[in-house]
Amino acid sequence: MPISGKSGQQPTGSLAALPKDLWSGLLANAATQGLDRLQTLFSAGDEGRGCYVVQSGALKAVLVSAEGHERMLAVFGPGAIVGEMALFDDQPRSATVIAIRDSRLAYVSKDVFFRFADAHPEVYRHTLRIMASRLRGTTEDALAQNVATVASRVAKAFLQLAASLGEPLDGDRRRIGQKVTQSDIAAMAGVARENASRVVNRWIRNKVITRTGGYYVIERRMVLLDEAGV
Amino acid sequence: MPISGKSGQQPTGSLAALPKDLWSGLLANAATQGLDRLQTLFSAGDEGRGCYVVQSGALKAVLVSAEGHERMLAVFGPGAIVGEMALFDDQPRSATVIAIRDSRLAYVSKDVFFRFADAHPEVYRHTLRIMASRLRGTTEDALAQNVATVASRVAKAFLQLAASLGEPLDGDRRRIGQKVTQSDIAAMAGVARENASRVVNRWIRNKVITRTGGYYVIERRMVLLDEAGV
DNA sequence: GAACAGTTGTGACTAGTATCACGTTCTTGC
DNA sequence: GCAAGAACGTGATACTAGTCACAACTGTTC
Repeated sequence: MPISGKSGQQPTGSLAALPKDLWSGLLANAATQGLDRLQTLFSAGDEGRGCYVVQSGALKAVLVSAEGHERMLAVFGPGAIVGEMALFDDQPRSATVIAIRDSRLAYVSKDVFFRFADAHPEVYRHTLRIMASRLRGTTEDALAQNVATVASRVAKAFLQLAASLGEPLDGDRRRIGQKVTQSDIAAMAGVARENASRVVNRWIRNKVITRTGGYYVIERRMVLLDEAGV
Repeated sequence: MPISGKSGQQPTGSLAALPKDLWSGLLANAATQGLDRLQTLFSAGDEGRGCYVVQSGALKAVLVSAEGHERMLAVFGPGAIVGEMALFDDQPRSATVIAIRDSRLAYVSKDVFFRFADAHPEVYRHTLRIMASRLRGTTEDALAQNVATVASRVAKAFLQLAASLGEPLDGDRRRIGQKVTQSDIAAMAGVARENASRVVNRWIRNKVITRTGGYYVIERRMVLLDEAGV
């Protein structure tokens, strides 16, 4: 599991907090499934009766608005849990999830989850904790939306990428272990690609981030945190 | 419980879905507490070790940004559960909750909740369902923020008010059973009061909504749904 | 019913961001 | 290495929504 547990912020929806023994018990007999880059795991509107745990690779959750704008909601790295909301209500999938590199996932069905959780109530508590922290996150950026300048949203997108796909380097430098285009960043931040570009370049000029061959490195995380207005 | 269960959308965070017997078991020995209009139940940042169930009255959850802008997140009517996140993680309260009319609440402590839930795992499942639907809601309007025209956000605010505080009239007309100022609406929608005013007046002119003595009635819900872009 | 505070309506101005347009640089497959 | 397509950088423009200013209206109190 290359994703550091030290990052202040867990990747959205990570079940990493589940104690090892519970975790492995839950996945003991799980079927796994491979997915090639750009293949779709499921689409918004699909029926969903279970969730997935990312074992390797990376995926993104996206929503497409009526006008055809693609908004990226989250990136999932190894250890993240995907599509868990379908376990708890019977609503269709709320987003589309697509592999951004070849990936392998374990499948946990509703039945398996609840059978296991009924036997181990700690699982319920941990899951509730995870949902609560997610909810806290969305509440926070509900507020942030008001302050939402392009720079702060792009900064948030970078921090999120670093949390999901970041590989720590020396100091608190972090490399985003995945090619990411400015369109991707713009889609995560929910801003126009052109404006994301302007901000990114400003930061590159100021050495806040660097880019080599499509890979970004966050050089001065503090500045991003500051710009994000956290 | 004047709030109709027929509304398509449950008031945010309602525990109304809890089967009666469980519900009453959980509240059997709960202490209750009265709160006058404009009194604060708790403030963002407070320690919180339990949650409340609204028995009568109405409350609002608000966040105040650094610049002093007040953003209203939700309105709670009878049956709603408030501050439940504190049950699951140990973070401080994420919002401030204030009574908008004289209210009475039952208090459920962490201990009581977990003791009860361990004995009745259905409670866990229901709670997870509630959290999931909340999360779905916040995720949706995180996206909506992008498409966010003033009109769509104000329309959403009205629909939310109708869901939390609405009293059904004939047809699908709905009366918001509570005096609401345009500042309140603007705070819910996260827009400037002046701009909310312009939209509201357009709708009043088009008979989409009416206002008599501070009380709004939604006359043509379809139009609002449409404006909200749902 | 006069005075006052709170609320609402509306115009003028401004700031921030999406959009458009187009040239430049980088990647990739052959 | 070269050609074609993607991705990127940047200026000009248009539009949306926040802000300011102030008048009109409403309801409440003495």
